[in-house]
Amino acid sequence: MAATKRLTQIDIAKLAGVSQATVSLVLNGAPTAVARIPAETRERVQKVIRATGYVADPIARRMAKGLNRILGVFTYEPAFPSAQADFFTPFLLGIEEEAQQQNYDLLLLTSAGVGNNRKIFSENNRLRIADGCLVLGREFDRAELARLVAEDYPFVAIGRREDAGGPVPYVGGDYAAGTRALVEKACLLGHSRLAYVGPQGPAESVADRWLGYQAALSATGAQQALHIATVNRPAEEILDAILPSGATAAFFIELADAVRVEILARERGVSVPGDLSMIVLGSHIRAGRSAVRFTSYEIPREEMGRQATAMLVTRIETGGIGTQILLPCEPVEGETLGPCPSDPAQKTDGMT
Amino acid sequence: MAATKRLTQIDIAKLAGVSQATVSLVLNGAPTAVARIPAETRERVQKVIRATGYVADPIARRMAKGLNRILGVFTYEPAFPSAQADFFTPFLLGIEEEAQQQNYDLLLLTSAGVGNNRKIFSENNRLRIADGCLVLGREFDRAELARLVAEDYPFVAIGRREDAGGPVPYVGGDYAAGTRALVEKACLLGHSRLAYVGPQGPAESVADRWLGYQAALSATGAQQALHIATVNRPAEEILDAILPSGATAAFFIELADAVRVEILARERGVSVPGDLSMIVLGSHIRAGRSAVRFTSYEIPREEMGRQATAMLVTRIETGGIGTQILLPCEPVEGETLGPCPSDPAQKTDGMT
DNA sequence: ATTAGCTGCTAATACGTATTAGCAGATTTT
DNA sequence: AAAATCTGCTAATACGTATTAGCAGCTAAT
Repeated sequence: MAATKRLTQIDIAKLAGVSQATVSLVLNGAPTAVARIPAETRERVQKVIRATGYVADPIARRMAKGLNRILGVFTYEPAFPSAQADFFTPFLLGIEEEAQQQNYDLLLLTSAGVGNNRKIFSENNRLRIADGCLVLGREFDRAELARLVAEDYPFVAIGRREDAGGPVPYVGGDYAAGTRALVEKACLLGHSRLAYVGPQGPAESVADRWLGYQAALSATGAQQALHIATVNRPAEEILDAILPSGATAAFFIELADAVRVEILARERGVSVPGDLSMIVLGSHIRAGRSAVRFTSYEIPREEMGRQATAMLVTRIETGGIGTQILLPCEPVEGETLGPCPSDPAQKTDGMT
Repeated sequence: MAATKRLTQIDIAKLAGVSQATVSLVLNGAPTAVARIPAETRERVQKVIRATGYVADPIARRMAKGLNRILGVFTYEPAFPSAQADFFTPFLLGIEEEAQQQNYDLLLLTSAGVGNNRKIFSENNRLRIADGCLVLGREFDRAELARLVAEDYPFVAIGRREDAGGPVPYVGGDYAAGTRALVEKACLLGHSRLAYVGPQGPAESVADRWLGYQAALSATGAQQALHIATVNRPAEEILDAILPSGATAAFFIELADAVRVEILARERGVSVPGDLSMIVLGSHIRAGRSAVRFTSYEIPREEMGRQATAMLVTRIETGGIGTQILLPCEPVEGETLGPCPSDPAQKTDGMT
């Protein structure tokens, strides 16, 4: 009821018979300054503080000092609402863990906008409440990124990002290398005609996979038999395109596509990986409803969150500029990549 | 590089040829005050703001106004680290959803302490950064709760809490009623000798289950054949106690216990629910590794998060005192509750 | 005996915004 | 014509802390 007015250093000062400045010094003064306050006075102040349970107002503190041990977390897509939860949760896990270690709190910038049109620099930009910010999402707004870079605001992106008027500090997964390794593995198993199911969009995560794929193609001499440059097509359409193309191994950007195609293949008596190998470019937490463990690679999401957080803290505390880190994506064996059915070196049954 | 000094209203004012106060008024002035600034001047100021991309510093704003549209989230156990993630995530989902709707950001008070000894009122209490706070966890520190109540700090607990020097505002699940309903259902199926596996600890969530259980006992006239007042005992020990006790239905506080006991029962050829019915007092997200769907009740965690957040916002914005809400826990049919094997009204095979 | 240096503090100010009181000039009312 | 009201703004201040400059009284050095 009686909304007790919040205690301030002035209250403490009065009770201890000193000035507000002295209270502040007792609490956080530079060693040299504190040394000039006799132990007896310090004790007196401390005693009042303990007795009243006073704690400094972090807002005022930030106001005066400019820092407040808060890390912002901005997501370009809403973080929790179910559908996205699987995507973001692992990152948050890593972020939270590291933040806790480093004694920072986390500010989830959720109010930025309800729809999918989230903007960092919205009408009332809350970013500045934090000492720095982690930015995550599938697609970034390049202009906003450029502005963050230009303003020298301490932030770290999760996921590789192209320069935006300057290098963008990030911790990403090395999708290119991960993809390349899988393609090469397929080639070693005799596959030489490949299908790629997924877009070539502007998002770095998508582009990197495509680049890794292309690099592997030219390194191994394999050829691309088919490219379905989009996502979420009906399974029939995809499978009906793959089979006649002569491709014996198909690489999927989207797990969901792979799941549907695999089910359809099984229904049609097409053996996976006997007749067709299927590879998914990146791991997902919940493997959908599919029981099949797809061959893919591990995206070290927790570790990305951890390292990005650590980098951000470094940026904040040292005023550094941040670096660019790509974490390796270890291959996941899975059960959907097998030898090429028509490869002379490996074939066991005849063909025309 | 050139760490551009942050823009302030003074900068804007200079550029627009007005005073800082005018800038502030243009931005958030009371309608009556704004009315006294001619459209032409307002336009001029707005133009400078747009051109420079100025945004008000939320910290200073909070300093001046006392509010900042941030909700704190304090958890007595670390929220994310894997083991706990399943417990907290659904709450956070609801909280985040509602916070977003109400245009609040979320401050996860993660820095409060690394171990399990988290304290709200730690050395540097960050609570005050937020306008108010949601508190969750299995076990609360009663003294801290009392202090929050005494200070009239705007908070809402998730989960029912006993008075702590005054009523504690909360949104909880009605575990007592949920438990009672399950017990009564078991009694209707002929069970009259029951086992209760779980502690009677001080935590409200545990106490409520016990109360609901007791209430059902006296209402139905069933008797308690066994009480294992602890948790996490070896499955052998639990099962070896249940079977000889004559209990035909066992109620578990902990899903984990139930899972292990069910597996052991199956190994031993004890049919569930043919020979023994098993009921779990509360739902869990991930049903462990068990394939069995236990009979239990649904804990509406998301809804609890949502309503607690809404209540907190109301408290903050109206200065209200908060209320106490118990949400119903709907029964989950499951497949582990069957008729009592020895019930005369239902028995199909003979007994001594 | 004057200066220099130390001790134990405090006054003053900065931080960036919101808000209230109020000023000077113009306009309307009586 | 004097008083009242309105218009368009600004000065001043509060918010709670951190920090710097510096004051008064004392001791030690020259």
